Amino acid sequence: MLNRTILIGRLTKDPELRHTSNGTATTSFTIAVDRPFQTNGKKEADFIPVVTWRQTAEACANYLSKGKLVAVEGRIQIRNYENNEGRRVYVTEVVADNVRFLEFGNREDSGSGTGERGGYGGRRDDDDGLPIDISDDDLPF
Amino acid sequence: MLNRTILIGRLTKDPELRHTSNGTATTSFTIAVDRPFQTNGKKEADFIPVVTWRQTAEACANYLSKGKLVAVEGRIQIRNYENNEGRRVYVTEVVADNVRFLEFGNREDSGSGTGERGGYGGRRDDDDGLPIDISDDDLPF
Amino acid sequence: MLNRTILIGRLTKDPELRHTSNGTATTSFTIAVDRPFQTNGKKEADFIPVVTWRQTAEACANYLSKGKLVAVEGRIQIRNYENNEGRRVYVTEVVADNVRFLEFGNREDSGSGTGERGGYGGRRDDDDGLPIDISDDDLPF
Amino acid sequence: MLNRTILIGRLTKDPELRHTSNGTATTSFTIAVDRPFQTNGKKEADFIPVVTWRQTAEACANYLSKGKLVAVEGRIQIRNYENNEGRRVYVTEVVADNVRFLEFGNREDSGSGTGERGGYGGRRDDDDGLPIDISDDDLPF
DNA sequence: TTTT
DNA sequence: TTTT
Repeated sequence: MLNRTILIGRLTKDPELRHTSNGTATTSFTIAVDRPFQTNGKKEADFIPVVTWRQTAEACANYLSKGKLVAVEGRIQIRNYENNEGRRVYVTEVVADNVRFLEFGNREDSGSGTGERGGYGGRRDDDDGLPIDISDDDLPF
Repeated sequence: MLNRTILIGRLTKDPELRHTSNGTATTSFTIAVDRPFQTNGKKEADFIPVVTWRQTAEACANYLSKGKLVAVEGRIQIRNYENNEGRRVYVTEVVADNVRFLEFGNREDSGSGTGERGGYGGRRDDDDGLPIDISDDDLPF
Repeated sequence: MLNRTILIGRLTKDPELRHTSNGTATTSFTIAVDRPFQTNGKKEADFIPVVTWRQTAEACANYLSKGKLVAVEGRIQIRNYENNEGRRVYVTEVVADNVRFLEFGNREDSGSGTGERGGYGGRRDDDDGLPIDISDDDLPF
Repeated sequence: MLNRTILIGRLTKDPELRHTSNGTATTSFTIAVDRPFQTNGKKEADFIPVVTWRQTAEACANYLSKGKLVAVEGRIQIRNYENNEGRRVYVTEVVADNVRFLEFGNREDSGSGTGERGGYGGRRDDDDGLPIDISDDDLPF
């Protein structure tokens, strides 16, 4: 009924832009979120997968890179698929509808970002339909 | 750096109260959170695992049961452990520091709940140390 | 850059549905949110004004009433207007884009609600334009 | 029952550290949070007052200054007091229990901050009690 | 100036 | 009555 997550962390790698079979842009990345306490005297982090769609996906692909600090707003989603051993695998990720870029190369743009309201990565037929590499359905990214 | 999740959903089963080897209470349950859109014309939900500690754990064990509606506030945590096939398994769950009970058997108590601030499930030696069944460390619950 | 509030509380009165001069529906109400601690041994609450727009406004007007428990998701907004003494008055309220109804008369509908993504109460010309009582601009509701 | 706000914005001025009559540190500042849309073609912001207590207050006073970008996590609180004309004035502010510093002069410290769980600015007698300028009770800061 |  |  209500599912809201807000995270601030750093990208562990450059983001990956892909397109579904009907051309919808989607970008995935993982952010490292430091825990607010230490465990056995050492700092730890959670490495949380984030998925974005459409304009947000394109902005992330264009402006983010490994190590950048971002704020992410979205919902927790659990996908499942069958892996190559025939086993059902569950993947938890944050589907972001709002990503704020908290660091830029140059100070001028500092604090900018791209928010997309209304998108949950659902089916909307506003794509140009170029056949690409992956299906629009529940696949592992 | 910041990791905050708020969920409202219904328990899929009765909660399970356990104790760590040094006696700390912990309760786990899964909540079904309906998605705000339909996929291929059918309603879907995410089934999100929640972990609570100490007084919150005890209150959840005492007052919650299958089907009850709750609000949960916490952070996303990703644990990993080696399974019996020697494979590393990653588990994503919401470690809740605040759980609100949105339904009761009788209307008088409606809207009550138990919030615990300051607890992240970390090591605090305020337990009575009764040796029980599970370790305090990163095990699968 | 990011402005997100989630509240759970009870309506202090029946909600009020109004329409802007171009016919946009808007509903306002105040929710009492109990504080998680006592002050000088007595329970206190914050009485937080909430504003909704369009379908969310209509659903709130139709289904909510004094005393009902709701979850509200939105952003903090500070309006200002000149009062009848010529003084500038600042009003802080939560502009909600998602309201969940946590109580109903009958159990069947329990947990239902109406979420509106994409609406910030901004100017969108999808209204039927019936001239009513209030202006679409920054007025005191 | 649940009252959670997360904001990212920039300080409009240097923060102000004060102490209550029993010595508790408290720091107040306002952050400008850009709205995610334009009104009549111009960017606007909400200027949201933030209050912090104890260690968080001291860290904010030490590390923040006008223009700095911060993430703030807390709850909405509405105070009231009688002004010098004998009129009751209501003040809405975010009482923060977690403030993250998103900008530093030098990169080394980037992303640091100070989170305080468990503090709601309530009465706790862990202060050294130096009599200072302001009362611990509901006064205008 | 409020809810349960 | 404000930030970048």
